[in-house]
Amino acid sequence: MTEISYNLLVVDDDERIRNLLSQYLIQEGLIVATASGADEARNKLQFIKYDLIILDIMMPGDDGLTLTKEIRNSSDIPIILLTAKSGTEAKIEGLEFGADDYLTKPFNPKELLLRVLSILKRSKFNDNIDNEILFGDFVLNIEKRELTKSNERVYLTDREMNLLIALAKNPGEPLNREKLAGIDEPGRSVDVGINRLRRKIEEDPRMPLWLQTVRGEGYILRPDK
Amino acid sequence: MTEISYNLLVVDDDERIRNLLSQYLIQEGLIVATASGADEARNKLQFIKYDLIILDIMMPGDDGLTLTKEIRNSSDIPIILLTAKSGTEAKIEGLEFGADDYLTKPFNPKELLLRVLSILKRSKFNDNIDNEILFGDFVLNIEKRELTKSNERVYLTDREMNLLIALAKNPGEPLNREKLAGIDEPGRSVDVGINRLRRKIEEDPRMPLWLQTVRGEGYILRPDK
DNA sequence: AAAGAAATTTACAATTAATTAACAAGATTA
DNA sequence: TAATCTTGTTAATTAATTGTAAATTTCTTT
Repeated sequence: MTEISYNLLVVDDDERIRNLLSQYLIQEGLIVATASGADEARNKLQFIKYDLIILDIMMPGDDGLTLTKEIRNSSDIPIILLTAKSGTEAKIEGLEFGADDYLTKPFNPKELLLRVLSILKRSKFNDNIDNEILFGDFVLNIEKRELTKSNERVYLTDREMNLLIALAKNPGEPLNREKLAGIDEPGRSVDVGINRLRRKIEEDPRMPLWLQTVRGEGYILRPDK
Repeated sequence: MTEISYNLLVVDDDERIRNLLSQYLIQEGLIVATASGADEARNKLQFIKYDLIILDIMMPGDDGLTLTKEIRNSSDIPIILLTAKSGTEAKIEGLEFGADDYLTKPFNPKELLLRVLSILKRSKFNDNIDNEILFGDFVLNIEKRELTKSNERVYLTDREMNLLIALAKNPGEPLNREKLAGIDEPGRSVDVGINRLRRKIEEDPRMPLWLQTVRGEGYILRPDK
């Protein structure tokens, strides 16, 4: 089963830009459809649900903002706006209308790609509403209380799972021992629990990559990097 | 799904949708033929045996439902219907006519792909075997309630067979004692049953390879590995 | 570098859960 | 009917989990 590809719609009245973008994005493995204006875009949107829309603000006919607003009324497909020349108010307006990001022309296609990928990744998270947190090769499904590493299930005891879930619910936030234990105990039981958990998820528990110590505070899960 | 490629037929009067779908599905490694209407579809069906048909309900001429019914009369090729805008009765009608799934426009091609793959996988299973589950040298035929090891029959008592079948119907999923016993009993009868079953199927019942314990949960059958 | 604070780790004990042997009550079969 | 088989119960045994205490290590501050 091949990796599932994303479906993009590029809306721009300038044919050269349409071609350039779609060529570039397709080369990166994305599936790209194009529309030369708001009407054509609406038409396509009727039939296909895209994963992301790249939209030029300045277009003859209905402009990009109108379309953004319109799309936002009925869905939360991520939208990236292309704005001509800086113009701060335009950007801000765009984001107010519900766009997810913007880019000013002229822009570097590589930068566009980066933003596209970043947004897609984020929305993929939000898609999986059954609450999954990823770190490294690990996937923690909070709903099912299930941790897998490269699709193999990693067995955690109840205590270990509770600790990991507490941390995963506040990724990147340090949690103190009280919050981790549920109650404020004097003992070191949380530390011992963390220790046992680290042995199961860290390559080198001495240099933890994911489950780090915040001295004087508690512990933190770093899903990124 | 690289080994065998599947053969799909997309039937839709709208050329853009045909192209979009086939583009997407082809990229995912499937073989796609298209037809613009019922007549063309019938024609192609005469000569080629497809693994799955994607069919737009709303078409000029004979509509999708008519064609669905017609196809169902002579075969059980899986059919996915595309329905314009929700319309619950249409969906239900479609499924009544023998379709396997439906999708409302606008739809996400990714979602379509997922359903396609899921149906193909299912139908492949059903084709191949009438409900057999393999683990190690064992073959469990659920239909016939028969377990064999390297083609030699292994005798199981009723209870043991019930336990094994319950587990085998949810391979890789832990089942709790209630689900295994049928009722929620206080006793240890399930554990004893598992114990006796293990003696018949495990090399070393102390280190079970297939029928493992999930502490605090129940038991799990791991057909893989 | 030394002292003090904080975190890690080990060993052990208490607790909880699963395994298994022995037995007995029903079913089934010869 | 007696012998055998199946199945659940009980209780002893074994195993896994979790917290505590203490020893050890790491980090921070002076």
